[in-house]
Amino acid sequence: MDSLSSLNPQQRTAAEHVNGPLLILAGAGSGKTRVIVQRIAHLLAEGHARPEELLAVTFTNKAAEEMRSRVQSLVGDDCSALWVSTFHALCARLLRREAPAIGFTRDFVIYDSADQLALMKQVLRELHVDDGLLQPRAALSRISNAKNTMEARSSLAESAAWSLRGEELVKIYDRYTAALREANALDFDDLLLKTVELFDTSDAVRTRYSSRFRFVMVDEYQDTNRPQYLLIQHLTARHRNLCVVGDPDQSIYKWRGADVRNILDFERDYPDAAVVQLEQNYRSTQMILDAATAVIRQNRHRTPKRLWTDRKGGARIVHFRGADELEEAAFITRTTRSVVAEGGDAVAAVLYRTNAQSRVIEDALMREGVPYRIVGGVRFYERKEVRDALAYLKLILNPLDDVSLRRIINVPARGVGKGVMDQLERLPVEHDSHDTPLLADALADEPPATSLWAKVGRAVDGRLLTTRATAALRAFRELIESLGEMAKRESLSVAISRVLDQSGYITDLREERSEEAQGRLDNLMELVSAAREFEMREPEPSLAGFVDRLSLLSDVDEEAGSRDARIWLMTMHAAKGLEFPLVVISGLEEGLFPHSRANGDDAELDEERRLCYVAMTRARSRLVLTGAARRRVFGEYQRTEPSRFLDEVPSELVDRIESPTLSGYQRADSGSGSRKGRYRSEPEHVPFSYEDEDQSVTPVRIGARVRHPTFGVGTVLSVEPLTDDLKLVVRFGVGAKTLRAKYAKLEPA
DNA sequence: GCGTGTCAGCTTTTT
DNA sequence: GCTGACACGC
Repeated sequence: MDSLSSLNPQQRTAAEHVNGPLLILAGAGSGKTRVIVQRIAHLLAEGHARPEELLAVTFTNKAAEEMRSRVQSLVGDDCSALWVSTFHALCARLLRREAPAIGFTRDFVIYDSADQLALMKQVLRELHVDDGLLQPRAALSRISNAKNTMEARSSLAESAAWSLRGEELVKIYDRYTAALREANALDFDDLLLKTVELFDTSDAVRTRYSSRFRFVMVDEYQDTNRPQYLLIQHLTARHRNLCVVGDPDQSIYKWRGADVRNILDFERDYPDAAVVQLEQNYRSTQMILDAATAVIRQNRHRTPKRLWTDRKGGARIVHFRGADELEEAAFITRTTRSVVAEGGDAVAAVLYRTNAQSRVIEDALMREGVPYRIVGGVRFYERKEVRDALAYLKLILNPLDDVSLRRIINVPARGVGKGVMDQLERLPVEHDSHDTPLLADALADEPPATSLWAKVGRAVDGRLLTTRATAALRAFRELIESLGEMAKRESLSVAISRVLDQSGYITDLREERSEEAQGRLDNLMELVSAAREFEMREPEPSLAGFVDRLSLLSDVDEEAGSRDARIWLMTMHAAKGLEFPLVVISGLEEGLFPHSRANGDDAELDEERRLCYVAMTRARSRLVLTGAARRRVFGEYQRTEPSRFLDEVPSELVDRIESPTLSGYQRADSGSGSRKGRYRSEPEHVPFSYEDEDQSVTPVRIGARVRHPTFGVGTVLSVEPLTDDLKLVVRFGVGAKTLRAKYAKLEPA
């Protein structure tokens, strides 16, 4: 069904392009994925390249998998030799082969953001930087920014807006970098930087890969950063068959170092480039496209483009403003539910600016029994127990990994507490390790003596600590060594089970006999299942490969909720590249969207607006914008003003609905008078009740029978006074629940 | 050394 | 409203 003849002339030109650089400027919904897939298929079918000579780069694993499967279904042949990968996974793969060329061993570990944070905390502690003065997160963000933009390390010294002296920051940077090296670890940013360094330093490597990849394609090119740009330059140096696809209006990752100039200057980089503009939108109605266009038009510094659709007319945009976020959530529930009621396989998306917004919406959907799926922000792999398990695996693979060692040396408790750790750290560094270059150290049989692992060894062999501490450390060393041996013999999933078992982790949780512990056990079982799945899918499953995969899993690669749910929740960032018949964009309030962090910064406001454009153009037929007149932030209610983006949508395209519970002064059209358009009450729905800030809490006694909207009728087991509220434990049919009297919406039963 | 409880700080967006 | 850091008691 899908074939070249199904493409429009521009799409076809792009798909049939073979040699030389190609820039595809693809407006929202213009079918760019189809074009890339068709082009790959075309190159293969016409014999221009074998699968292993093609490289396609995306930003998420999900996008990569989808691309591979679409090529697969088009070509029919086995496409496993195709390189379809994220930037980071590509770099990890290259470095696993070539790491020694830049002074790392092949068994380096990847530090994800949690590892980075742990390492930075350690660094700040070592340098005696008061973390009140410089939060570890802030330091990391500054360093990451420097790496992503490849600014010189010395430029950190000139950070004027910094609460700490610039030279301090340089010191922190240096120590952090050194600590990564000593741990034989690379952080996310390093994966890119070190790969660029690899290509810069090794002619052999550069020749090998730039010869190999005859054709390279990069999706979402407007969101590439400097190291990614350089990496692509290296990879395409030989054949120059680079095809990039993107849309400057959809650049939304500047905060991560993305530089839209990469796409804007493509024709300067490649004067001989063919340029194709995809301007027909196949996705949205005219109504939606008009609204989105009107918003993005407000941005300064942009090249206007003519995006058009033949889906004339369409339903008007709906804007609902509730009294608070609970009303907003209730409205969203009713609206999206209609999609479920229609049957078929249509999906509605609920988009928000910040992950924190999902909670209220989830609650509302759950209360109504509407199944939903949440994309990103799920953090299965950030759960404590999963991270602990991962830390064991990382340590087995690379004993130099201090962050992982620190994490699990006393989990479960085995008598190595703070006291022992302090003494261990204070062990003098062995003599020769000081001036030996890291390369030699890392390649030597013995790990560098600076690592905690080495110190454990030294403390045990030399009996440098108390008998008790020595015994505990010896047991730990033997455990890790034997697990390491075992992991070499056993399959991946068996190895993980054994690690959990022999470390005492499972036993410890089992003995707890709490619901929480059971949940953790379930999560660990899920990790083992993930390993089993990995074994079946990968041609050569290895522990290192599995750990890499987990480290490089992006947020949007993770999902939770019912698999077949037809309501999807995600951030607007996560929605990039997707489309839905119905899209709800929530939280259209000043300070939330556009986010307050962008306030007063025109460039950042432009980026928020592009994000709004991305979100709006996800909609095929219906677009609903929602907000609330007040919203709880950190538990406190705050009044909000409607988002400026609402003003930017022509009022004749919008049906406005206001909650009947909004009081006069909260109404948007009574104040400045700037907001036009008629408001009407939402038809066919009952006004909501919600509690006021100053509402007193109804007294509840132990033994009272109460009714809860979700859990039904129950008995109050305990009452505990809090400031302004009561904490209740109530036994329902489904079990005991802890509730706050103020929010639980209990009625006497 | 370990487990529990309290309090503060926190939230953009993500590879 | 949740998480992590620290303080306290055993």
